[in-house]
Amino acid sequence: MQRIMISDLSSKKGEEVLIKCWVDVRRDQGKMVFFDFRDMSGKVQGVVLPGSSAIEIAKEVRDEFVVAIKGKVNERPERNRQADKINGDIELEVLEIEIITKAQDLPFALDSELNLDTLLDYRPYTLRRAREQAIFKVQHNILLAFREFLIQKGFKEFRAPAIVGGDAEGGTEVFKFDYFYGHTGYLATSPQLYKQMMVGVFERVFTVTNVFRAEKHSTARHLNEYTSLDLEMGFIDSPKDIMKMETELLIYVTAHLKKTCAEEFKILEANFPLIPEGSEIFPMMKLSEAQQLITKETGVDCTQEPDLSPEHERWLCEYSKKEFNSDFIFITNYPRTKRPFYAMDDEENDGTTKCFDLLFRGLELISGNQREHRYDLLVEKMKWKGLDPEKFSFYLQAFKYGIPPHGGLGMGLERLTARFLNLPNIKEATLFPRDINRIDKLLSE
RNA sequence: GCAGUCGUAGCUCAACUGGUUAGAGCACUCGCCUGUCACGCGAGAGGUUGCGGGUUCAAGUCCCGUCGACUGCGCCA
Repeated sequence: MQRIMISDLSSKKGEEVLIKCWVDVRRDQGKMVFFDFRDMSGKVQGVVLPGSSAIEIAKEVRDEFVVAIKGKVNERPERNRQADKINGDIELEVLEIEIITKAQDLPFALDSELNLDTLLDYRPYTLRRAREQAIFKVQHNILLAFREFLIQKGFKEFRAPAIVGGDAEGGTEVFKFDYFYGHTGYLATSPQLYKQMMVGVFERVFTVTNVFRAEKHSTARHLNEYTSLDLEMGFIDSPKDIMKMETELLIYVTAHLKKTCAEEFKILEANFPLIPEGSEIFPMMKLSEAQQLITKETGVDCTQEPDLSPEHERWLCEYSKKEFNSDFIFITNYPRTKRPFYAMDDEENDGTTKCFDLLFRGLELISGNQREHRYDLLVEKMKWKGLDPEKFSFYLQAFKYGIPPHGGLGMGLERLTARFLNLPNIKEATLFPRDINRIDKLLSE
């Protein structure tokens, strides 16, 4: 007999079937035993009726056992139907149980309230929770929509290296290691330089890649290893071309999630983001304008700061929500002192670069800019930043041999997931998160 | 790295100003249960209160150190 999926059972009323699944819950009534069975497609109630030959094995089975069930699909007795549940009108009358894999005593029930630490220490088990499944189904769909949209726009996906010969940004701590003869190896903090080189090949490129930051931190919004969603496009006229592309992308992702993940958003009690009707580009303001606004409205003078504090980022998002009905807001024109060497200077706005951050529900989600594509100016900017152009000679070839005006952005997949779902800690949106204290460790016996 | 809060059973939490044998729910073991759906009922087992030191007649509770967690900050995505 061939295995069928639990979600297909409702079309098999009266038939004898085989399912293979996990035991979600067992409810032992003495002479009869109820189960909830779970597979990738859904759940269904099973019942072992009094006198059934399966009763003995049913008593032995525990939660999370992997089993094969031969049974008959019955309509539930009228008074026991559960209209609000999927498969609430049917049940599987269990005729035979085969235990495929036993589970040891469980540390806790899957639907227990858990501390974050416990949730992460028992990750292979806790990822089976309905809540965790919902989070990562949403993440799967974000990635799917990200790729789908960009491919439609002519972007090509490329694989960026994780092992690199130097640090791209100079702004963050880097993991170093010895292995290569005569060279220090580094784990990439960003695919930045590689996607710029790839603009010279395909004009429009994107990548989904793991990046590594050796900051000694453990916060609700940082990881030592995260997934960077990067895109880069050639022949742009201004950073606005990228901001428009990003706006369209996030609208596309949101629409895709509405279609595919409504149930998951409900489980997580999350709302879809507010997006102003018909927007071609999300609300935007220059950093200096934002700072003047904050200073005027809150009385705290932040106009001399080179950047926004997390508190002010949250304030601006509240403002954007009230004022523009938007959960997204672009902040542009950060000073060149705070931006990496490859960001193009904005001659019309003294001391700033053609860059932008996108804030989403209180958090910096994206950083992007138009790049300096003119070889001489790029080398000059490196020197100004205290970097040695010699060390970037590999990368600089792309600029020596002709590259169009271009720009792009990077966004953190885990941050995006966490903000979509209002998860307080980014680690909840990460399958196997790393921070200064956490790498998948052996649990002490 | 800094600051604040916290660390009690496998999990989630109690234990008033220091005061008898550190409790509960869930999970676990045994028994009962023919319509449950977080099934229910009864009994049982389960603890060096993170670790080390100190104060005290007496420490889960106060002090010092250490390890770990969470939140915030710095840095960033």
